[in-house]
Amino acid sequence: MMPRPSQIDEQRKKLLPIVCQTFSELGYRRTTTAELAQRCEVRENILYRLWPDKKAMFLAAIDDIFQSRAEMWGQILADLPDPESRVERLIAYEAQHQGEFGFYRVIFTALAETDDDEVRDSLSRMYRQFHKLVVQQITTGRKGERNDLTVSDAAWGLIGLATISNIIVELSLLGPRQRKQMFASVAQALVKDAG
Amino acid sequence: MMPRPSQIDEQRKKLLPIVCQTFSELGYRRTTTAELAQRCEVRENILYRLWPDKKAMFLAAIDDIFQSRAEMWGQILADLPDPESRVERLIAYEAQHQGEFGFYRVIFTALAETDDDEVRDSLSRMYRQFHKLVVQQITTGRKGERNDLTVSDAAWGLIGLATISNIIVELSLLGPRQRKQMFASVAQALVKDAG
DNA sequence: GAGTATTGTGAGCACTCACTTACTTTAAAA
DNA sequence: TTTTAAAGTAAGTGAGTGCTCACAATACTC
Repeated sequence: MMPRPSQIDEQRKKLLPIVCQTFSELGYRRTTTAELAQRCEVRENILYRLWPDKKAMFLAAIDDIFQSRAEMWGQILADLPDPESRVERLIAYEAQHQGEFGFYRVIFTALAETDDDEVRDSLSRMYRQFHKLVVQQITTGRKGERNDLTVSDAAWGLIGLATISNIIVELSLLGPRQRKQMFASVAQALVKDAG
Repeated sequence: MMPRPSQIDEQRKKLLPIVCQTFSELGYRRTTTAELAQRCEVRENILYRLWPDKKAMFLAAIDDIFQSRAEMWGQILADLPDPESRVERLIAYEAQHQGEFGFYRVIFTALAETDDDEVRDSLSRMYRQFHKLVVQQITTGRKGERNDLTVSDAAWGLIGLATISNIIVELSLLGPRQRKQMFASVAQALVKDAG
């Protein structure tokens, strides 16, 4: 009675990285469904069997990109039992790998698209989680307490720093060396002052 | 012999604010030339007599928006002879008026469009000037010198802060009160540490 | 008033692109 | 082998959109 079982989930999983990569490279508008299909080596309407519309593909990509980044952080910190050096390690890593995965290109694209509530919500959720992670890392890597600048505020500051740092890369406003230097010293200042 | 003189320059000047407003509200892609024409209360092809293409309209808007903001700063600082309070005044102003003029929406839109060299250059020019202004303001409002964080780096930090602050507004990540608080304390920390 | 270039009108071209439809082929289950 | 739905193909639809064109009206100069 039952014919062949659906492999939709498997295929979704298989194609998602390609979809992510494409959106990261081209942004939302310039990523056409035709382009997507070509890169995935399927026909357009097959994509439409996996996701209801282009926006759903984009949302899936946003979620996946955030997941990957969170996992990346996990891996980086996995082999560091000492909580002291964690923040420094993350700062070093981010300073080094800024703008590599098109993370912020997707964010900028999404922000330019912000009037769509679903996109807005997805992005909002992502930033909140992101902020939470940063706060955790700052908090665990700390001993002496200070005042004035809360950890939460400092975390937003760091996220802002990461954002402008990506813009700096996109626009070649600073050379790589200067940018890393800038990132490190501003990040240090924020982390040091927080408490 | 000579027929009526051209008023192209005047009309460009007259319509530019409307063009700016539209791009700020809708971003680049969703701003259609039809929409632009409608808001300007002219026909599309008249816009095309004022600017060669849509991109030129966008570039004109970017420039004008930056000009306005620079002028705004000038006015705010004009009646403050005391250089000490200038940075604080600017911080207070920015914390208050964040996200009002669609400044950053235009930037995000433009960034999503970054593969276009002209847009890239225009944006790049704008950021450099912006950064220069911030550095000037930090420098003039300072007496005692400190180390570690250069004024230039701190200025990038402030611009990053302004950026994430706009994102926070767009996504309602914080309430207005919290956001202003956050902005003020991070900005203070950066300015205090710089030198 | 004559001549001229500007300003305004309205239609529409050429093209892109998200999404669909009608159909054939395939393969798993019974 | 037969049945049944999934997987794949190819073509197309319709809405949007940047941009143009042919032409009429206007108002300035001489």
